[in-house]
Amino acid sequence: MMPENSPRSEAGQHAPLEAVEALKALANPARLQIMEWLRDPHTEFAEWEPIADRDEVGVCVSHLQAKSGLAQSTVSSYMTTLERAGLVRSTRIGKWIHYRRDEHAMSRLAGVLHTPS
Amino acid sequence: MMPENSPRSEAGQHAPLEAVEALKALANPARLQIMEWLRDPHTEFAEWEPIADRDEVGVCVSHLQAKSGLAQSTVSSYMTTLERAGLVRSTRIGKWIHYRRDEHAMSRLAGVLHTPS
DNA sequence: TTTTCATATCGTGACATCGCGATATGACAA
DNA sequence: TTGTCATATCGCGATGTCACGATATGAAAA
Repeated sequence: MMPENSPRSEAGQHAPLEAVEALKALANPARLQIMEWLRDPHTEFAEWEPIADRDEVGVCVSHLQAKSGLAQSTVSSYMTTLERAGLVRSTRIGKWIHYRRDEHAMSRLAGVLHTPS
Repeated sequence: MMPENSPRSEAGQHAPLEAVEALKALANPARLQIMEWLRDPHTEFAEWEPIADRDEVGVCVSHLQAKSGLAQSTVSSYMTTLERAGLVRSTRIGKWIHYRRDEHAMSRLAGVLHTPS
């Protein structure tokens, strides 16, 4: 049974802080760009030798760094930001940590902005 | 013919700055909350007497201020931020400036995050 | 073990955002 | 014109983000 005098028990009405964190993570040109690259890593990173299947595990930090032109530390912390926001998942393969998009999370976030009628 | 040595002339690949501005505008709990209220202004602002048809012109700053509990200047500048980002449109009715969601803009932004397959 | 190399974390100055009170603007009323 | 009221802009200290170089971590190679 639901607690009787709980304020705003109308679930799903308030702006979720989780969504705000995800939007903050995307509200940066470099991070948004990386997220778009990770939509089709096989095509976008064709000029670098893949360490593992990019459609499965995504792209390693070195290749993200090479394509973006940003400092290594910058790319690393950006990917941490995106992962904390729940927008990417990481997989270690040998020495390389690979990041891939979480399509479900992106889809859910898009739904917060615009619920298709 | 395309200029031969122009860097990244692959159109439509880069993350649009327009989208980044919109995401920045939404990456704040109060502003995101306001955008959600403006999805159904008729219901959300039922306790305040409407100055005009809310489904048409949206909600005036006074009512947004009352519901949010923020300072008047804060709400005003937040709405300016959202309007500059192209996420709301404004209409003056008497002394009251009303803001309503731009659903097309929100839908387009959602599409940047997740293109439905 | 020591070295190498990919990635993460730390520390930084420059700059942006936050939310406010004070004040300006500008439409309407008197 | 003067006053009133809704909204916009200004100025502020506090806090957060930016992108970097330097350094730490930690896995694998030598």
